Amino acid sequence: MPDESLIALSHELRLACMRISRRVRFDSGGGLAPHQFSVLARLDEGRRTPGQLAECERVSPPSMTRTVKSLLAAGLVTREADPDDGRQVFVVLTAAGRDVLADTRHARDAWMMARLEELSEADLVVLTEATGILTKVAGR
Amino acid sequence: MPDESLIALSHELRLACMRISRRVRFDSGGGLAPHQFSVLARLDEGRRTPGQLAECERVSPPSMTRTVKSLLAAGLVTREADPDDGRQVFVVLTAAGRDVLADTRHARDAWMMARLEELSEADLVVLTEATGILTKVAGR
DNA sequence: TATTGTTATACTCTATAACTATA
DNA sequence: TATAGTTATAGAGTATAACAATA
Repeated sequence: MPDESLIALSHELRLACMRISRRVRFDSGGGLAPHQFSVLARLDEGRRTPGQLAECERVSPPSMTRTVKSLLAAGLVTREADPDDGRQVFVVLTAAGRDVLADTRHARDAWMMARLEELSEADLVVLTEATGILTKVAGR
Repeated sequence: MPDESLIALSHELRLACMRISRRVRFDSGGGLAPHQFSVLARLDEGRRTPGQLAECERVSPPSMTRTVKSLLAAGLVTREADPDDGRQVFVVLTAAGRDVLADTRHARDAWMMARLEELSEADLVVLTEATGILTKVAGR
């Protein structure tokens, strides 16, 4: 592929992805602030210490302490002591937290689905192929 | 396309777009806070009043006053009085603002391009087709 | 002494309410 | 009286620095 085409594709594809992302976040926020949702999503993979969460989210430990506190107050997470290391604490999703996470994700998926339903079968085939590639691009 | 496939596609495509968007923002922020960049991008389309900016960005007028003030202090925008309506003010990009905007966009495009360069020609063909469709999905 | 996490303090973005100036 | 914008004030997120508890 010639260089100008790759430059143009990079630009337009990035713009489309960022616009879609922005729309999804704006239109179906789900009542949770972005940083709160992000932490819940991380905890869905398993329990994490505040330090791990701070690193993942690229936020300082005190900020994460605060965020965890707000999630605790909302009943979306709990804290568990580490029996092997008294300094550490594990943050864990509660059932309510899992519910909120599921609801928000569902609302976001629904946003996308409503738009895909407007497309032709041919377009959907292209997007199906593209999604695998985009997932690679997104990484991990 | 069967319903389960559409559901799965909605989910995976949304996830890929949001992850890419997040990565781009994290990896090539460009020194500007998201809300500042967003306003500059809007002003790139033409001058806007603080009220218009507040509405576009879904933010209260006082918040926008503050954001505009920070951009003014940084020399990225200026203010112009409306000769026809003394209550209104127009916010306008400066040359420096346009430069910052261009630099940030370039860094973001470069992020995407670095990843596309790793892909096969066949993948790039698919993404080229998909980009037009995704732009429709993103809307406007 | 090093590490994990929290508390102390300050700065920024956000919002609602009140105010100024203009229509 | 209604509208555009700003200022006043308060709430929440973020950061760095200092502190407590544990390894």
